[in-house]
Amino acid sequence: MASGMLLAAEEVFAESGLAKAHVEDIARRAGVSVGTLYNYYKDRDGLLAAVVSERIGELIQELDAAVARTLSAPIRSAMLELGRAYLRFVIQRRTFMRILVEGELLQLKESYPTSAALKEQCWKGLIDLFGEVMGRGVANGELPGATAEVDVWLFLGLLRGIIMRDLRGDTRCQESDAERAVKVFFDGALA
Amino acid sequence: MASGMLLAAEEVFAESGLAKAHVEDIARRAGVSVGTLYNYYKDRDGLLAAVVSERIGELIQELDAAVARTLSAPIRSAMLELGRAYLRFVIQRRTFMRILVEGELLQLKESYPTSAALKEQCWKGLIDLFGEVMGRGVANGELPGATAEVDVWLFLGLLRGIIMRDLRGDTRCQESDAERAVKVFFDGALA
Amino acid sequence: MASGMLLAAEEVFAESGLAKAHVEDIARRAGVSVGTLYNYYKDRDGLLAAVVSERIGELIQELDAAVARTLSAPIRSAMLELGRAYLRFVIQRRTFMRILVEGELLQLKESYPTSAALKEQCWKGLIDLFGEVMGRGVANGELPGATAEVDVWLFLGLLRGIIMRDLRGDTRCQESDAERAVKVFFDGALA
Amino acid sequence: MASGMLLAAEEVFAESGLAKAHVEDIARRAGVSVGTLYNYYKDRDGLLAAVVSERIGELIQELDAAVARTLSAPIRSAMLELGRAYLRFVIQRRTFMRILVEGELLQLKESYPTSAALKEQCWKGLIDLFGEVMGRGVANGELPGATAEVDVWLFLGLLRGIIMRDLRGDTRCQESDAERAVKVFFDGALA
DNA sequence: TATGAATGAGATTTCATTCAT
DNA sequence: CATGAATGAAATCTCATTCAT
Repeated sequence: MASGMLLAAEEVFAESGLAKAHVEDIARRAGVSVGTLYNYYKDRDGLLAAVVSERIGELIQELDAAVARTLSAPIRSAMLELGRAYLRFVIQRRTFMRILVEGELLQLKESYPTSAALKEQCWKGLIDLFGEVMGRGVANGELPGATAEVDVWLFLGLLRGIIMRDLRGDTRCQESDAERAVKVFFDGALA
Repeated sequence: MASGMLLAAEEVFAESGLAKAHVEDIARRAGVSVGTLYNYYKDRDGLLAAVVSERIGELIQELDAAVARTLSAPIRSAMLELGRAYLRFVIQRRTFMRILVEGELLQLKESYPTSAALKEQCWKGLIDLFGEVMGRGVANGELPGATAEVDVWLFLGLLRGIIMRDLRGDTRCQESDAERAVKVFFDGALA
Repeated sequence: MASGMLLAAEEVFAESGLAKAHVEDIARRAGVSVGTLYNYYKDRDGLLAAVVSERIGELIQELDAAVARTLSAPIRSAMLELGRAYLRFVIQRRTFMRILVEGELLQLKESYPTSAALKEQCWKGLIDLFGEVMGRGVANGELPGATAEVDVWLFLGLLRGIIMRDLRGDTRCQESDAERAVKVFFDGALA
Repeated sequence: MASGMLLAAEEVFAESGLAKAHVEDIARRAGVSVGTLYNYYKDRDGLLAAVVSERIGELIQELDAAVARTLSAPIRSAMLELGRAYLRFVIQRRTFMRILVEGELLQLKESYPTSAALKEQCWKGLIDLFGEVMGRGVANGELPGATAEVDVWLFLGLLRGIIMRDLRGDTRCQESDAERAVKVFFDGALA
């Protein structure tokens, strides 16, 4: 049924790339006909949007929970918790991450307006969410204010390094890899 | 002539996205006919490969020069020099960076085998080059050996954070931004 | 039941046009499932044929009755009666008339062979029926023989003018409009 | 080239019916590939619109010329001239007339908005044009004012009768058939 | 008997590539 | 060499029809 189609779509979009994923391949993978696919989703974009929306919802939920758990914790623990939640999601949803990362800069707007908007939202959401948490650290004096804006990108960059190491096939990441990222961010690589 | 076509191709590939860039648009931008384009390049992939090859060559050259300049320098200066060279290239070739980043994980192999291979090579080349330099630091005792492999990805991740901040439109990066990345990497964000 | 489906079909065929009327729309309008529709009618054509057949039957019945009523009347009264009966039907079955008029020349034969044949029959039937009645007038010397064949088309054309005025939305026709058509046909517009 | 495609399109649209005419058939008839068709016309509707627009232009031109020639003529000659011009066009463009007549009431708006609008315009144009000419007759006292509005439809109906006789395959119409229509309209069929 | 999800043939449209001029 | 009209394979999407429940 519907979830089988979503799963198939996620896999085919991830494996073939957003632009080269064919509706017919998705149908075949899901074990249904194209017609059935179109009974559930308006069009190709609707299918991609459903995949992205579903998974982004999961990610946001995980991150929000992490934020909620650490509202009164020191900034370092909060960021570690955030990083762990992020990596946990990556490990669980490696296939989806390929979709998310691929289109990071991809000009999808014309072809797949709905799903492009969703992804746009997602990346912006990540920056905002990490920004807010780290902003609390700045307010507390736990983090330097002068470099606050770029530091958000740097911390996300560290996590991104771990994620790319995973997705490029070299080494699978683990939740505990977040610890190294946090350690480097706060203490530097030498400590 | 040929270089005008390459420039046009670079722009169109970057603006429209790899999958949506049409040969005719490239021809129009270059001020030639599609036929002429095909006289110089075997096919669409050959054109993309030429673009990528050209720019990757420049990048490698810059990075190699940076490596050569810092062969006997302390690891921190060497990595700063490498980071500055990388960001210098990004600033100069922002358009190309969009191409490089977009397809990072994109499964292009079937559609554009040649250029995909080139890009594969490029990212692998970056990791290897940074890995070698940082490996010297490990050998010297300037960098910890236990985390050496992941630290390469982390340092590239920091630079990547700065690059994404640029490409996503928020803030243009500067060569000096490499300093913050290096500082965070060695001393942590608080220092 | 069956008649509800026919009514729904008539409306949808008329509103959406023969080619754009979807079986599912008809089912929805009838308040049944497509499956049920197919239990009663062989296929889409069978449904259209049933509609056309039903209504054509009514029309022929009305016209035959008018002919029967005026077998011994003067030709002018007979034609008036025929015209009134025709317009009466149009007024009552405006929806169906759209179907009939639309496909007047439409090459339906391949897609909807049965219903196309029925409609073919209907138009031919009209011409024949009017032709017979007017033929009696010719035989009586009440109508000129020299132009008899074209005059049938002309008289039907006059009625058709009134019908088109109705269907194109300008002015609803009335049964009494047949009088003007008959008057023009026999006396001319100036009299 | 372009005109061959238009001709092919006109024929296929007329023969197969607006809804059943396939782009591929048009291409085959024109002796080109579908791609070529799409190089010249935006889409299926654009092709139909081009056909309709071209021919409607011719018809309007002919009728306008007839109007211009008879501005100061008695109304009867003016209407005869108009009728002759109309039938002349029908004889010359029988294929196109099938297209025009077919969609007279067909709900094309959703599928082929452009060409449907053009045809709408055409039929309205005919009514308006005949209405204006006959309005002059009313103003002159040459035609009765009381029935003026319906009389336009009746006169067009007479011509339409002749046209239908032609298109339905019974008898080819001739320009001189307009004389009988005018005679019936002014003097009645008996005179 | 009624249902409506599943089907898949078939239609429209796109665009990389070719080749006669 | 440059041109760009022509090509047609391939992709998306529609909808009449079937059939297991």
